[in-house]
Amino acid sequence: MINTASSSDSLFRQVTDSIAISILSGDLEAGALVPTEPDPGAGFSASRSVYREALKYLSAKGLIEARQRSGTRVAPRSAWNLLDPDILRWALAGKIDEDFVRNLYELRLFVEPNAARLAALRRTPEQLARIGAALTRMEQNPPYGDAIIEADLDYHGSIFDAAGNPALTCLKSVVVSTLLWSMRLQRNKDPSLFSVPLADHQRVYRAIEQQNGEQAGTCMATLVYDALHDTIAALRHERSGAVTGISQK
Amino acid sequence: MINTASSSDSLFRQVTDSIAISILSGDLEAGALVPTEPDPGAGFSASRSVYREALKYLSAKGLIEARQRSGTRVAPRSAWNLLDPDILRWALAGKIDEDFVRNLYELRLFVEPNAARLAALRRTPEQLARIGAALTRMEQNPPYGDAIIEADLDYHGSIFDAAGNPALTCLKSVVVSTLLWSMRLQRNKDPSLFSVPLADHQRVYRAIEQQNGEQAGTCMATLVYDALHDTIAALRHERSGAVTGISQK
DNA sequence: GCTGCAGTTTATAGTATGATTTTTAACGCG
DNA sequence: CGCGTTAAAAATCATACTATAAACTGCAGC
Repeated sequence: MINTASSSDSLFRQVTDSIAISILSGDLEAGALVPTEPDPGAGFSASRSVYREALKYLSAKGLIEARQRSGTRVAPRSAWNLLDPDILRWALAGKIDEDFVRNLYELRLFVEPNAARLAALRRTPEQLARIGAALTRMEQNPPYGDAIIEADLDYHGSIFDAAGNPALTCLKSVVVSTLLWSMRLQRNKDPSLFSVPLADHQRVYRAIEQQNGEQAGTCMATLVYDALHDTIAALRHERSGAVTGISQK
Repeated sequence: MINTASSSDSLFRQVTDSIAISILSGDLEAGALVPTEPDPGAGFSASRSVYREALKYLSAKGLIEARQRSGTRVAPRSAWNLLDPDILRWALAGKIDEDFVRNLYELRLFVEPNAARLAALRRTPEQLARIGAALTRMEQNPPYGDAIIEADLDYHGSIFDAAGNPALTCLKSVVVSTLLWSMRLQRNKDPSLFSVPLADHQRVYRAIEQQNGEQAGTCMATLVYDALHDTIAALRHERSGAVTGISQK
């Protein structure tokens, strides 16, 4: 398994990540007891303080529940806050669950077109400029590279911001996780294929520029739809045994 | 201010709630330093253990950020996970922010019609029965009472579940918070006025029963829209000085 | 003998306290 | 201006003690 917890991280982070990934990956099933004290055979050794703080952190995410006398147990999946940035990071660190990815894209499909629509109606010139700048960086950098990822995140994030609804903006994390993961899968793809998603992004931008809400919504729906299909295709391609830049251990 | 932290709660919970509400209410502004050790003048006295665990819990919600040497500070609003159940509880415990409530309803308007649509298409007979049972309880209990709130929550929650998308279901907390709060405002309303929202709920149920996705979506949009208007009206009514069952201190 | 309630035990989370280490912003020196 | 020093604050460690509630025990009653 990929160990997200590098030794350069704080001990707290190592412990938190380690337990969280065990839960998210299914190694620790719902209802399973989480040891009272740091387990010597768990790949880390920490004092009770950091261990307890890690458990509090995880309980804040809904992953575990502590009850006196009974012990601390892994909470049922329904209690997990799947939209939390950390949870998404942990979920995507482990083995890939195609259904979950579909669920995330389905949610994006409900939310992002509306965000784009509102952005078209409510944007300030400055907000439009930020979206445009991100788009430019997407156009001028090598496809499927790190700079593109950053620009793409900035693009979608700016649209959320322009929509002017802070509660909506919290769903940015869903976009971040699907995007990071999708790009990781497509790293070695034929660069010329990037023209399709790029055109999608350009269309949305133009609609927001022209303050055409309905158009922005429709184009964003297409964008997300295309992204889902590309991601699923890349996932199946990888599963068929193709070589990627990522160890599949 | 309303003190949510009852003395019957654990010390950890009292401390956590107290600091969180200070942040959510704006008493502690973004960037403000959070004391290193439990502040004797903060309404509670706890050991460093519980205090530190409380801070970890809050940092998991994105409310605060700790950096060595610089201190622990209130994070910018953009980092707060506004969709987290705890955060919503804390937010609604304090003074009411009409804009924020609008934002939450706007999000519901994007999400719940789609949830209803999927529920209509994907529901099992058992899931339909749960929605129906909740609706029945809404019909047979006194309007704007506690039993109705519970039934209403169950109704919306069951629809989320029937939609079959766990990531979507995490937004249940948004429905819970808006609903709790809306009902609190309307507690003393004329019972006959409840017929309108009730009819909305019945229409959505019928569409889900008939597996008519588009119809379910449309009706749910109407339901949320009506709920928003009722809530805003009740809010303005209360602000105009009308008596409610709740102390406005 | 079985049942059910009351009191006791005990495992586990929760709370308290003091000390030490690590990080890093800020300061001062050459 | 760069480089080493200092110190403030978080992070970590270690060890107590307390509170809670589930499980057990035993006696009274049927």
